Amino acid sequence: MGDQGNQSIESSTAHRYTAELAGELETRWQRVWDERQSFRQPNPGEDGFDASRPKYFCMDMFPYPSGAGLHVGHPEGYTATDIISRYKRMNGFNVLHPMGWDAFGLPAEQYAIQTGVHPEITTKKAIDNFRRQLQRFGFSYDWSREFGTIDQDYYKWTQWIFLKIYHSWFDPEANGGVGCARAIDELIEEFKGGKRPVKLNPAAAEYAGAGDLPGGTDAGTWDALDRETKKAIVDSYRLAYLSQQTVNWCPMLGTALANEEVIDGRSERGGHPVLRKPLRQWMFRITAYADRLLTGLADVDWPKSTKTQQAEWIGRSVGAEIDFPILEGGVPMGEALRVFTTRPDTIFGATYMVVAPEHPLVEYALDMPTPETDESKLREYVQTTRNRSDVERMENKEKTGVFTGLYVANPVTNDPIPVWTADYVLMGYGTGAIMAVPGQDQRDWDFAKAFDLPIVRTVTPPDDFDGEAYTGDGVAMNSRFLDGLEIEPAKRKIIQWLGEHHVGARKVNYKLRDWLFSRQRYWGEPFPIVFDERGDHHAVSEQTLPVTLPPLTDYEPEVSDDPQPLLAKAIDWVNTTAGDAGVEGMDPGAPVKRETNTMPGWAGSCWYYLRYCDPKNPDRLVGEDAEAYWMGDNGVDLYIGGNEHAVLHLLYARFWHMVMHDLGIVRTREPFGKLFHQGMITSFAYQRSDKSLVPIDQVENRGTDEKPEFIETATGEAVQSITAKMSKSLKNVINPDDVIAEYGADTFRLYEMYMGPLEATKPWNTRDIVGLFRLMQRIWRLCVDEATGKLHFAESADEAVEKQLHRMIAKVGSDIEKLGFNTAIAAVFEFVNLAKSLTRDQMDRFVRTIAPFVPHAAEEIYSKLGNTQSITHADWPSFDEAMLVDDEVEIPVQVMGKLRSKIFVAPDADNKTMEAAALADERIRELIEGKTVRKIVVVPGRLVNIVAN
RNA sequence: GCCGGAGUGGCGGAAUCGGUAGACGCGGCGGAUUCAAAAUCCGCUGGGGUAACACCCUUGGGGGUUCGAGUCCCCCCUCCGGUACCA
Repeated sequence: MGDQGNQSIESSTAHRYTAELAGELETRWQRVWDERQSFRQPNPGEDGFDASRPKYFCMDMFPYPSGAGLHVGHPEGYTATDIISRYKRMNGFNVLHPMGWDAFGLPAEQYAIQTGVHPEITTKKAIDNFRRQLQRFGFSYDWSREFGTIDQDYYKWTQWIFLKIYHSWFDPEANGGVGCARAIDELIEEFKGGKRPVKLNPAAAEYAGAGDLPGGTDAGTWDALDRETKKAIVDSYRLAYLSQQTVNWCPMLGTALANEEVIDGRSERGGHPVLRKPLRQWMFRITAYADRLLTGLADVDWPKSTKTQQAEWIGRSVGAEIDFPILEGGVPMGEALRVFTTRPDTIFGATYMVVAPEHPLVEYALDMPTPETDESKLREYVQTTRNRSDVERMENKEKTGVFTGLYVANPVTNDPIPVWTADYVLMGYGTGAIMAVPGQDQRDWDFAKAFDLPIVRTVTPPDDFDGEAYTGDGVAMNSRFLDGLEIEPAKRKIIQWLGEHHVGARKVNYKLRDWLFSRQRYWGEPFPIVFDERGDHHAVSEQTLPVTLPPLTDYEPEVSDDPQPLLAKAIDWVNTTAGDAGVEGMDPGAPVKRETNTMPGWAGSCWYYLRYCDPKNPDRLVGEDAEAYWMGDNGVDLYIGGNEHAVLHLLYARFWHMVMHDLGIVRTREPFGKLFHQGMITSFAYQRSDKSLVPIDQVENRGTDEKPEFIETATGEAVQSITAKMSKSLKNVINPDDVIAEYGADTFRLYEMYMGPLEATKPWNTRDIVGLFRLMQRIWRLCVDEATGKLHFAESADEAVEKQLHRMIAKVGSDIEKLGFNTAIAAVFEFVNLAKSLTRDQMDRFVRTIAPFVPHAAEEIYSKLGNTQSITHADWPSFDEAMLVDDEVEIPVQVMGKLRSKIFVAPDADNKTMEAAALADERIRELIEGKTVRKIVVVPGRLVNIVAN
């Protein structure tokens, strides 16, 4: 001891677990795993595939590889899936754990506009950087399955699926009334053979509310029809169709956006204003699947909130469609105004009608004005509302509207009802027309008050009701044959009446609209579609795929009110021939123009899970055996990603999957059996009293850690510490590379998993990381002699340590299954707190237990133990149930429900023994002295409560 | 407004079924080691109260059910997420 100089002190810690040591061993093992292809998972039929093992398909939502690189939010979910994947491998599963890149999209293109560098170059660079960063975490991805949505042999199949959808229609009668997708050729055969009445698809959204009401008009015999009519009819059935319609046009982004991409009248990306503008666009008839998308939610293990969000987005509501005959000079002129209502029982209170400004009846009123029509006022109103952006609509909810001069007859009373137009009625929902019942609807009430229209109550409000419109329960009044009925029976009775008089019927309506699928940007999948000289669309043949994206010289979108898609600039590419484009059934020399729209970013993410199953397959989007094996009965076994995709991506992917299911391409009904959302990682920031935020480098703490006083340096004002999203402007962004450099990847992984429940939003607290680094040091020291770097062992197994080891193995295993990683790590802490040294055998089990969390350190110790195989495929340690039970347990004793003492009994002690022990306790005897014991509650192995007073 | 979720020490959080509230970590305090510091290790740490016990209070607030409530029921408050004239 005495001669221990500085030198020997240094050498006594030469093999301490430091950031340098962590960095060295982590990168070393990452190289080894890469060389040995430790995480490669063969497919059925390939060498090394073990068919006796069960499968586990564990998947992350793949990232958009932005130029900024990984942020700390990415590795949160990725660490979770990595732990699960490693745990499952150790439990004998074949694990499919892939990673890829969602690489088409706006940011790379915006960057290309600024710099002129092709998006493909910047995107590939960003991918390389992402891959490097992810590999530094030691994630056990099977990198041999990696692909990006921009790869030609991937988007070839994205285009292929588009064609499948394009060549399909939805038969609502098929599949026992559930409805399913069928080939469009079968539809044409049925038309030809007279098996199906030839008419426009009654469910086609692009015809709803148009002048000629669909549904009714029979077009006659197929062969007698001209080419245009045939085409219009077939297109009205296609699941992918072109539609001239009002879209959300974002001039700054130079593209149309889906409803879901518009938030409060601004673009989700960038927050630019969005206008409504008519454009010809590709649409998916997702509304045909509304019911199946809704009912399918019952079959998947998803967070309740996500199911609710999807259900509300689909927005099923049951009501009735009712025809109100249009009057001309007070008599019906033969046509009717059709409305949808959820409250047909209130029809006697319909004092006016409202149609959307885009409704054809408004056009009709302008063409055929009545003496009461104020033409100029009406025309002006339609113009203003059309140009009114969504932002303005949001800001001003005052009711506006104009009387059209038209009247319809109430089909129940024959009374004339004035028809108004107002922008509070939306063309996109129902029929774009309503019967207004101000007595029972607050919006109608507000409108009626604003324009002095009559109000009739048809449901009796309670005596103490002093509100305006009454929407609650009650019996019908002022409603002739409905009077006295509660709402539900009244609805049934009126629907029956309407049916009998052929003026209405029960109808289910959905909020869900068809999916706007084209964008006017460059960096996306081209459509496999060309147009002939007449403007008719033709599919490119499957053999010609992929239709590759042509290079452009500039990517600048034109800021224009009459925008052309960027691809229109690729003139040589656009103008081709049917033969070169690969269109079958056309004269090969016929000139055609390619579709210049591109697909939206969602396209590639709609089916990537399938490609992971068989990423290199040149003949099929996924081989049948691979799909059958990996997708199994319930699809992806665990899918982890942010809840910002609760509706968009997850709904679209389900829709594609359902179509592919119907067409026999995939087996499962749903793509993602179990879904989980990791929470957001926030950061600390400071807030002034006016709620504005202050960057963290402009604030200092002039108090203590325990009683902090945060002061804005520049002003001396007190500011409050809050949690906020990480953002460059607040300077509170944490860079994962820095954290790994300071502590190593294992510590980083532990910290993110220990912060709190995976699903919770949690603040990043730099101060807390050191606790997990200390855990790594203690784990290391428990196994490795810091002076020599060699393992050191206990000579014999300590009984308490052995017991705790069994407990830890049991707890960590069950917590991983529950995704309870924070409590699993707490169990590791408890073990390390107790264990001072381990036998060789204990150490072996210990490192196998922590391997899913800290794979590098575990692998290092495991190899020092003499194992030549990677810990990746080691067995998960077993535990003995008997070791989880104590010889003696501490039992709280309560008197009147308050804890008063503790006794020690055998864990399986019976009630009598426990009761006796409790009553024998000195403290308890004192407390119940002189009182009457009314009752003694004994919970075996748990507690004793004595009721005495 | 409507629909989800949450509110527990100075902080992050734990608490399978209604059964010892605060596991575990951070921070703090005390100690060991050191010439000293960092690092590391050990102990204490919800609040009040006491010399120490005892005891009292405590899971956003108020009521209730129960032998017993962080957990179940009713009402209210706050925060986060989603959605928004959807007839």
